[in-house]
Amino acid sequence: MNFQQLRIIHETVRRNFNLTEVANALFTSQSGVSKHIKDLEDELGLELFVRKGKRLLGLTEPGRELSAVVDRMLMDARNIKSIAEQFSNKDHGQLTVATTHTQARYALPRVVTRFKQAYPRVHLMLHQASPGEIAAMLLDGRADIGIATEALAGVSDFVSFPYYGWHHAVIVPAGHALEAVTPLTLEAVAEHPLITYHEGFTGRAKIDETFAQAGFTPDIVMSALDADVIKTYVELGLGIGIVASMAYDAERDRALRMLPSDHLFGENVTRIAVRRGHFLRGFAYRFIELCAPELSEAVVRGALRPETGSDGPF
Amino acid sequence: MNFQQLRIIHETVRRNFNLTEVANALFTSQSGVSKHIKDLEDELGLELFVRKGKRLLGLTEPGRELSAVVDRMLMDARNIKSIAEQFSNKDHGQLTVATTHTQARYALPRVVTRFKQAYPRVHLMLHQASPGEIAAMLLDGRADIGIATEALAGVSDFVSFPYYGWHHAVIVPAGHALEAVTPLTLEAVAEHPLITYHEGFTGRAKIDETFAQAGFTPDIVMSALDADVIKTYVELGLGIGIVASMAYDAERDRALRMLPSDHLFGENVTRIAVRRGHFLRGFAYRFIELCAPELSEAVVRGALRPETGSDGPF
DNA sequence: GATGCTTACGATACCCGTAAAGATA
DNA sequence: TATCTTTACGGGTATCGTAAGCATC
Repeated sequence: MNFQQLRIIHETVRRNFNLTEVANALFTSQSGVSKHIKDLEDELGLELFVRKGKRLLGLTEPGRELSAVVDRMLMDARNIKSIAEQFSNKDHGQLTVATTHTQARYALPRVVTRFKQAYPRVHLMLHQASPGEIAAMLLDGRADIGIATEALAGVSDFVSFPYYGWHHAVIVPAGHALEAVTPLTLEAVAEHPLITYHEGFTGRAKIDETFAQAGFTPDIVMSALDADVIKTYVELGLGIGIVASMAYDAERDRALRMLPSDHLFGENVTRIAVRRGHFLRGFAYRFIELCAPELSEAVVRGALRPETGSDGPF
Repeated sequence: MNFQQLRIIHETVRRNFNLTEVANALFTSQSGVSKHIKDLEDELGLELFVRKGKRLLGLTEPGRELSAVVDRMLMDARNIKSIAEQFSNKDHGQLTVATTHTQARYALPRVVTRFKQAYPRVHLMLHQASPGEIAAMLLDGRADIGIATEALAGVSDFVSFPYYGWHHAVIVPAGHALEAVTPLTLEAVAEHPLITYHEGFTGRAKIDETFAQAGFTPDIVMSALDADVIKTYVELGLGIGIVASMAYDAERDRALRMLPSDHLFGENVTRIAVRRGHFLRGFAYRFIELCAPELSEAVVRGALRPETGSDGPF
């Protein structure tokens, strides 16, 4: 058993069992990949992959069990390298933060600025992605920190922390009839064509839920991934918008009005997540602390620990 | 980085940084060991070991961080092999249970008999050891299951479960004056020379505690590792004994009397422990279940899971 | 002087990639 | 037929063990 074999197993699962693709991803030959798999299977004395003739189709049951362990070993191999870097180049390295448009655009600029000042030699990669993609990046180690409102809570491989809470708000073109409705009601909003976020993005679930519970079926004429797009179409008069309130800027968005709406929609909580078992450099803890001062390194490390002292359920 | 290097790092720490010994333990040459360490240090760009001239003395700080990860990787490597065996030879393999004299002699015979019947082809190694040694064996994978009254609870690397509770009892030679004292009191016991367990064995701490709290300082004239030795000397009249009550057998121990003592000493709880992250074969779960029926595979697996669903302290 | 670590060097085994052949869609 | 996997084979590299050289105790 060697690391190349483990990498191959891992990548084979990731790449849908196409060994040619695996070979390319690992910068080696298909023949080598094929042989490595065979060697490992021989060594272990069982088949890891379901085959149909010469094609690989999926994992066998032992393959599935094994794959989980392999993933953890590869994570640890990355961890070893991170630890080494941590000590050889204290303030030098790379930090990958995976986050959504909304956070990258409205919440993080403040944090990134301060982080850059504190760690000028750290290469900060702000990777913009969908919530699902963020989770995937954390899982396979492509990202160190994930920040999003969706998809991060309740995954047992992650530890996540609340970053900040926010509300949706209704935006309308200046002079729109809704401006006169005070206080604003869901019923009034539901009468107009709506433009808001895609499903699975920026609290869209909460919006749908709110209307459903109140018994209204809004006419969502368009959905977008980010508030900038939504605002553009609201300005064009295609409908009224529902966006995260921090996306409205009275200075820039002269043609729009934001209507007080905190009472309409429930609070959303944006979370910061890291993968359990993923080694974090010192400056990664600093980044989290810059987001939310209460999330000190001690707090985060404490939450990452396997379990606090106790002994099972007894 | 390769597995041989990791094994060498691990073994170097275990063997007090004597590379010659490490080489012997791993059945390789000392020169190879030396080179592997150097290669890995070069690859990582830092020193893992504190050196004084040519001698290795200990781990550097990065070495310590790394060592923990290395240990987990080697554990996973063993896990992979266990998983493979699990599937290639379902009812065939080895199970190592590390336990103390008391458990091996009085609690486990019943379990072992039934286990042997159910899994005749599993090689069961019942390894008798001190509580500390049991913990060490679990930690480095030499044992699958540990059973003892001491040293297993409250270690975060373990998950432990209560197996059964028991009390100490006073034993005396037949015809001893104490037989007349009913109910038996600590004060009366403390007036006689005592023979009981060594410190750190079979609830000795609880005995000391009980006397201390009652304000007596018993005269412990002898301590032994197991009840058989204690009983031998009690028979010889060197003193009265305090042993686990299940160690007394009215049939065999004709020359001795056990005095009702449940009210004198608190309850001891013998625990079953397994190491977090150590893969257990199906029959290992069966063994635990034979010990205590409520500890089903589902229960044990549930307790071994990293954490139950939730997301850190928030 | 005994033990222990490092370096040098030659033999071996392992890993990789090319190429050809066989299987699958 | 095009795509994909396996097998065969040769070249290169890394690993291993012997042996010699040097510190440390």
